Amino acid sequence: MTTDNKQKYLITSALPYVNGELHLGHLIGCWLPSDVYARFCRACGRDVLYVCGADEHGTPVVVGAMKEKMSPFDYSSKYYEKHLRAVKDFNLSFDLYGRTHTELQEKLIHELFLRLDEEGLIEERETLQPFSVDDNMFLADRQLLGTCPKCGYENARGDQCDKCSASYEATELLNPRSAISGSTNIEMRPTKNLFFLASKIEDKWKQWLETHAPKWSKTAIAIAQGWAKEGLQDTSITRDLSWGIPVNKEGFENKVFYVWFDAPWGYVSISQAANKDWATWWKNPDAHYAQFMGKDNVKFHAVFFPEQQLAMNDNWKTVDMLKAMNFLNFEGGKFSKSEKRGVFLDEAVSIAPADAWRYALIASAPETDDTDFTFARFADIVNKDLNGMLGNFVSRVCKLTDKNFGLNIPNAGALDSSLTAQVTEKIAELTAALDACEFRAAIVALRGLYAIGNEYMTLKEPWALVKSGDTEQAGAVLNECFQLIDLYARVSAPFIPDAAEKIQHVFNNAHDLSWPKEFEHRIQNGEAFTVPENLFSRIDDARVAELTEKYAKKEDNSIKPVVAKIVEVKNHPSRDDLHILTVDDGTNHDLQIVCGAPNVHVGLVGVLAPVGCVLPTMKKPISQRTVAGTESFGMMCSAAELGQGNNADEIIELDNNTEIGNVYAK
RNA sequence: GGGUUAGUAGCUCAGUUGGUUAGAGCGGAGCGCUCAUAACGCUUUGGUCGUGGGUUCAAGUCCUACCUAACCCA
Repeated sequence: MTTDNKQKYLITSALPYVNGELHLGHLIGCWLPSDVYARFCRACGRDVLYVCGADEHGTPVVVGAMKEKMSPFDYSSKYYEKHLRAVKDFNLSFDLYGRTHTELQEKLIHELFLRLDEEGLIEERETLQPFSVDDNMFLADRQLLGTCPKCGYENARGDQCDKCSASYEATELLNPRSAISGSTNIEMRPTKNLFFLASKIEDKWKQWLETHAPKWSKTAIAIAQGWAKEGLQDTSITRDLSWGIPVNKEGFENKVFYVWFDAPWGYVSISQAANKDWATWWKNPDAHYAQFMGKDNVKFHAVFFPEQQLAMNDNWKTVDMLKAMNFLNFEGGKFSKSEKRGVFLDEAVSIAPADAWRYALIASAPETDDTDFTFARFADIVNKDLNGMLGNFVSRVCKLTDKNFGLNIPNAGALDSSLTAQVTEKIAELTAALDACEFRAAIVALRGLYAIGNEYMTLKEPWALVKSGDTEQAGAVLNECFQLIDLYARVSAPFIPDAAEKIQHVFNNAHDLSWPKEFEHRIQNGEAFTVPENLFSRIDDARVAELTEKYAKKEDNSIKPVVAKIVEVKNHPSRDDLHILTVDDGTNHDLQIVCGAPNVHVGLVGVLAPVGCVLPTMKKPISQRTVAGTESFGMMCSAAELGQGNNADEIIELDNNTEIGNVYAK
């Protein structure tokens, strides 16, 4: 309820993992929407506790730390510092951006574990785990590498092959080796782990889901209901690792809790560290709790976390609004630091101001499906909405007024009821969208408000009124425009806080940025104002091209036809119309190729389509295959096959001096 | 392999419980205005709604199979 000033709002943004650089996808995936929502709630006068932090535990941190020859804590701290910088750069208004490797967290997890144990929901079970003798440790799934039993990929993970996406048991993996030392001395050994008996509280959770899920976002509901159908599985909550929260149970001294057992509770321990009366949110059934996360995290927030909360019977506040975002792609592909594809948060603000990112990303938030970020679109949004509609409106109003009336607000005339009605309707739309956490819809309403100002100017033509001598009427129009500027500062603030502050200071006596319920006229006749610097600047086509070139350079990994020379021609043993060629493609490996063209001869320089090459005339890549009983590793191309002309019978003959091995470009 | 979600104008997306000529923004084209950051306003262009079946008086909207993409699970 927007009107309820005292209502407590708990807002959490999924804790980003400390392994790897953060990019625009992380920003729009949970940080930005949650921040806009938190700022909106505060502006409405709600009592907000808004936390996030770094998720520091888990095996990838151990593996990453070893690679960089650091302790897990130093490694984690390195990334935590990067997170903090990004939080500051993008004006994220967390009460605290904390971390999970803290004493508070450990104390909390220990208490919670004892509670679950008391409730009879913890059980000891023995399982077989891969053990690296040389590393003297058990290996988690990601720490075990080997050859995929299905496709032969050599860097397949312990439980799944990244290449063919097959999955299997760790025991099926061929040539298993440790990702840590590379040692192949791997054995399956029994180990004891503690299991959380989720199956015992399935009914309670299902009941809870029925009353809570209907308010969530669509993606979240679907995923949770999928789990409800399948039933809750008992899950192992301990791991044979040295990095994490140590298990406080006899016989488990060398183990830690599974990262997903402790991570969600990081919201609580960070709340405890935030210097607020945390329990008035977390133990308050009347509070409203909104969670923001990427779609890959839904299971943990809709199932894993609440089932623990419910199991404890300690009145924990469970999620009311679960907002799951889809993923952001970048110029047609995934973000990849190693391939230098994408904008990462350490350099984003050097490309454009935080507000530009905030607005443009929210405007194209991946709410219903994965969304592709492009600089062209980014520039369109910044140029049109921020620069053209908002920035330019403030500028034209201030300058026209200054020129004709000086630096004081002209007197108001009769209230323009049609304008007021229009504006109030849009405010209601915007407020409803934000309350429902529908961010694209919110931006649509927001830009609708910006549009009203410009339309009003064109309709009333205050410059023409001045020229015709009707200064009173011109002043009245401009007065309305200043009321709109004041409104724009308020409604824009959750989205673009820096610009909102600048707009706020157009008026020498800055007015507060509380959330408006209707079109209020707060600006008094004669109030002093200042003509501001331009609020935003354009991103022109040249800049878009430059940025695309720098950050979205497509690494073309496709296999292309190459220039190759026939070094040997043999007749096919069983087919008169075929020849078996030996072809030099410029590498040191001569290739055997079966060819049916009549014009083959030793010394011919032609075009080879290697295995994996996709010719313009074909849909599927050339495969390594057996032609009439003979292996063929590619194809010598005719002009027609390369999409050049009609000659499909003979293979292309190039000049004998053409350099072998080069990509055939034409 | 199983589950879920998505596939609608050049681009990004809306399309309520199936119901008259499928909507919006951007881009393109044209006009207007000149207060303003070559900005703003108005008009206009453009879609066999992934594919094939099916249900219905009526389907973008329901059912089914398939294709493509993503996520989760095995």
